[in-house]
Amino acid sequence: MPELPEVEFAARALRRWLEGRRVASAQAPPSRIFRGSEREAFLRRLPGTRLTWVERRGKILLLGFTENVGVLSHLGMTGKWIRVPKGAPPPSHVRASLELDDGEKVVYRDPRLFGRLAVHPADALLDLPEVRALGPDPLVDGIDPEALHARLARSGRPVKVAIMDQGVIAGIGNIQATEALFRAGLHPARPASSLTLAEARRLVDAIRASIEDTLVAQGDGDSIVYVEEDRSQDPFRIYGRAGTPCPRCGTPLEKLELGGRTSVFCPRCQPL
DNA sequence: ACGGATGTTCGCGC
DNA sequence: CGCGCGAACATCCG
Repeated sequence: MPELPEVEFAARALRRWLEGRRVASAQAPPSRIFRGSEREAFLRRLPGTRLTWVERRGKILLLGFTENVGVLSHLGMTGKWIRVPKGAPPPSHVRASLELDDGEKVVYRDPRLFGRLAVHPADALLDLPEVRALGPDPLVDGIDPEALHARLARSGRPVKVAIMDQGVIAGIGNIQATEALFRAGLHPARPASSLTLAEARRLVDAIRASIEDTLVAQGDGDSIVYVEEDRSQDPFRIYGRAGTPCPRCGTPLEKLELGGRTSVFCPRCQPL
């Protein structure tokens, strides 16, 4: 389920769950989330360590443990970190788990196996090529409207495709792109290079607002989340609502496909 | 039963 | 090099 807000949510949860505890043991059946010998590294290196820090860059989670052990976690499409209290039944599709010294478990569930876990030296995590390749993170770095405008000016791609490029802005996926473009009043198929500086400013503000609203909707505790529990109360204004009335003007929302992803938009509020 | 889904990567062709 | 397209991955949900 992960775009930036959900990955941020996972980062905050992992801090709470792992802080101050020792990893007693690690388990992981062979699966695609590990490449090469990453699984063996995970099983060998994690036991005995303690979490020292958690960072997020875009959709990438970075966990620093003692003994300079670092874990990179990408949640793919269906990855999720879950706390399993002592004695509670584990969820299905668990691909990796850390048993803590108090008997609690923190597990990584990923039914579709699109996610990835990798082990690196903790002090090298932020310098990994895939992390360096990311554009600015809206929460960590903030988005500079003029820099975004300049970057978009170089691309003829649809603006929606451009802002989902992790090298342009880190962490924007189909939901946040759809929501932000609606808030900014920009048609998703507008050529990126056609945006004025004023429109880029509106887009930056809309991205921030959309992310903030999604974070708020997720709450702050271990409690759950509109997002998957109750579609009718999810925090999204137009995502997944093609055919229903635009919340601003009542015109039926339409959809089109861009870059292989469904894009919902209001033909009146987001004119081409 | 069928179609679509919050992501990434790779190969192919223009 | 930029860009678009389709496929692949494996499962769940309506």
